[in-house]
Amino acid sequence: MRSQIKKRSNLRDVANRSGVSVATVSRVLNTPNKVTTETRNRVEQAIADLKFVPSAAARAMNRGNSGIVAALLPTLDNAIYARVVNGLETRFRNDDLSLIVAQTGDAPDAELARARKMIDIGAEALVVVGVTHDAGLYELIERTQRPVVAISYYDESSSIPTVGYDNWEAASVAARHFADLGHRHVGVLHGPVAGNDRTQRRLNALDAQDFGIEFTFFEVEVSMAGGLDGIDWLRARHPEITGALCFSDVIAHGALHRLNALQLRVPEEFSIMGIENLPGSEYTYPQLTSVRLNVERMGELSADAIISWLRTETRPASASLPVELVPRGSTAPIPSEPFA
Amino acid sequence: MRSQIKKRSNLRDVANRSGVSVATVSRVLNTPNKVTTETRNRVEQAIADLKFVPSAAARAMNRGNSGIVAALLPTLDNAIYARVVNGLETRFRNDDLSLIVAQTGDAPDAELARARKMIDIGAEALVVVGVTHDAGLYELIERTQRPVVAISYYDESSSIPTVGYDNWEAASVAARHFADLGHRHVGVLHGPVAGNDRTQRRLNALDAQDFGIEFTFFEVEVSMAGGLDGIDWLRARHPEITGALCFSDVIAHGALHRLNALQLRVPEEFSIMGIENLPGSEYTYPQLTSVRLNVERMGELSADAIISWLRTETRPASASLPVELVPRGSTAPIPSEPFA
DNA sequence: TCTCGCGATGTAACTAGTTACACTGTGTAT
DNA sequence: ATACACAGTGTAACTAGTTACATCGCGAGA
Repeated sequence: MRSQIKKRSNLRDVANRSGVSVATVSRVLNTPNKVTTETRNRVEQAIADLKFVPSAAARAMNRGNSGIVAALLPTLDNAIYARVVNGLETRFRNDDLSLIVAQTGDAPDAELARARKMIDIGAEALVVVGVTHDAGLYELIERTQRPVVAISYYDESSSIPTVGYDNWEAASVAARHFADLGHRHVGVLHGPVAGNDRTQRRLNALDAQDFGIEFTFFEVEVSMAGGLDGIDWLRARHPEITGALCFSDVIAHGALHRLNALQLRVPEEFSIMGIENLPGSEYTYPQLTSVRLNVERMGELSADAIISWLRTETRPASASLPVELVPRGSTAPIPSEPFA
Repeated sequence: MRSQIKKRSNLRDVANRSGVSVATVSRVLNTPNKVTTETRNRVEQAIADLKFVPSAAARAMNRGNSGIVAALLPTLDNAIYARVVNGLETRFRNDDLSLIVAQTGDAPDAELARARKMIDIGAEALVVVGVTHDAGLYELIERTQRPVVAISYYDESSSIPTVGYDNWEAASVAARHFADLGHRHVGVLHGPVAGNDRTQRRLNALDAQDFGIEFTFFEVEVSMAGGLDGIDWLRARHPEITGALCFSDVIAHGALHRLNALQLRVPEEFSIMGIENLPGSEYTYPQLTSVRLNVERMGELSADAIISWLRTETRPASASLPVELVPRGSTAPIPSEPFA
């Protein structure tokens, strides 16, 4: 009563069963027209009989490349990164590359661990967010010689190519909008600063330039709940404030909701603006003024950069994406009286 | 002037350079404590010198498994699937599995093509959405003997295990809510029916039961814009309608916006409700009544199903997730007068 | 009729790891 | 002093494909 240990059948099994050599089976798989119709049929029959499925690993080993690219993103539970993935995947598909995603939770050590894992899995290239990483990640990149591009951050001088928008400019555009509308006291609701170069750069832009505005900074969670808390904090501490600049549309959505719930009229009594311009921002009430960051385009461009790097073995140039003010209904000139 | 063709160094190169056998190098990599500290140091030095990175393909070939699971999703540009990915990835990470994502655009033929690719890449298991697929996909599954679970749809009798909520029940819960509030004429804004078993089942539930409500069905795009269009259509054709049931929160968000813009008071004059309960639905104005589908949990449970199937080689049971009414501010008893 | 060309096929050597098994040399128990 | 255990290491045979090169046979041209 020999046990029926079903070993996966391989190329040689197929060759035996159809009475041809392994080379011929391989040809049926890869260059069918180099094989007689008759032989091909026999082999295909054997393949079907044995439920033969070629081993991807063995094939990858011969080809020497896996066709896998990994994206290391802070989280997928955020529309912006989900859209990046969307852009990346769309582009990679055309070039027969597959996308593996991993979440880092914005923690450099977790990111490093995930990067190691991805390379271990056979990732040929990486996409990371921002240029602030664990030193180990830079070592890993250097050692393994893998193409890596950083997104969401444009920096010509970075050691790895960047594909992103100019965060300094994005914040400046927003600040200018408030200034143009006559606001003098504006709250800034931003996400965590630690380890987040995007946020840091935006804050620097506001600090370093003179917009004729006094900014009050408050760090919140990047979520609607964060926006809600932010508004409460600003109202309690700084009644002189006439508007809030949120570094993420998600925060702005939460803020908007809170203001609505407080019966504070937006934009008549208080202006709100986001950065990102998520699709949903067109459908909030009132519609959210924002700074458009073309995230899909960023995904596509970074995919292109990776693809060309892999194909030509030449490091691509950094690419900068334009940012653009999208004025909508949530911002208006400074009210005659600041909110009570 | 011999050209410097830099061949990637392999295990044997490292063995030569450090004067040990390949077995020892392999041990340094996998079971370092079985090697003398002295030898280990020598080998590690050689690894560093040669910038040796083990080939994932060769390793996978020996192990016989790739540790890769693929998810075939309609799109990632939708909060719901992004959250599924989030749940899946979180769970897979603990079991040293990596997640590849592919988009199908809800087209069965594209899905099949992507599935082929994923298996070609070495995916050990698949996650698909719903149970309506190209016949070729079922053949592929049968032939390759890969674990596959279908999500977003609970069906005990399906040929592949399902992990999802009961779509019939989800629609029924929503309908009952409208009935309880006294609504007699309700519009239903649903996504595409063709090839979408989730939508079909929800529609069937409304058709087959008597809620004392006359439903007016209208197919829209699953997007905020779709919700907007839906409201315009309903208002124009069916002024008797006192509320709209949207099969997706995204549609409901758009609908809500349109109603706000039209100055129609929600919920006093018109009730709106969604199905999904996205995080954002707590922050719309007014807050959106919805039916909670615990999507993260679905991601986690389907990941668990895949994991146990891979480990034990036993097909897991289908799992049903509870649906739950989340009454919020966008629904209220029928207005005395339907909207004018 | 001989040779050349070419299409179809086979042989065997690759790809780069892992690991069963064999071997060597200490240290400990008898 | 002998036997045994065991840690450390090496040899070589695996894993499952691809492919360069060799071979075979057949038809066409000389």
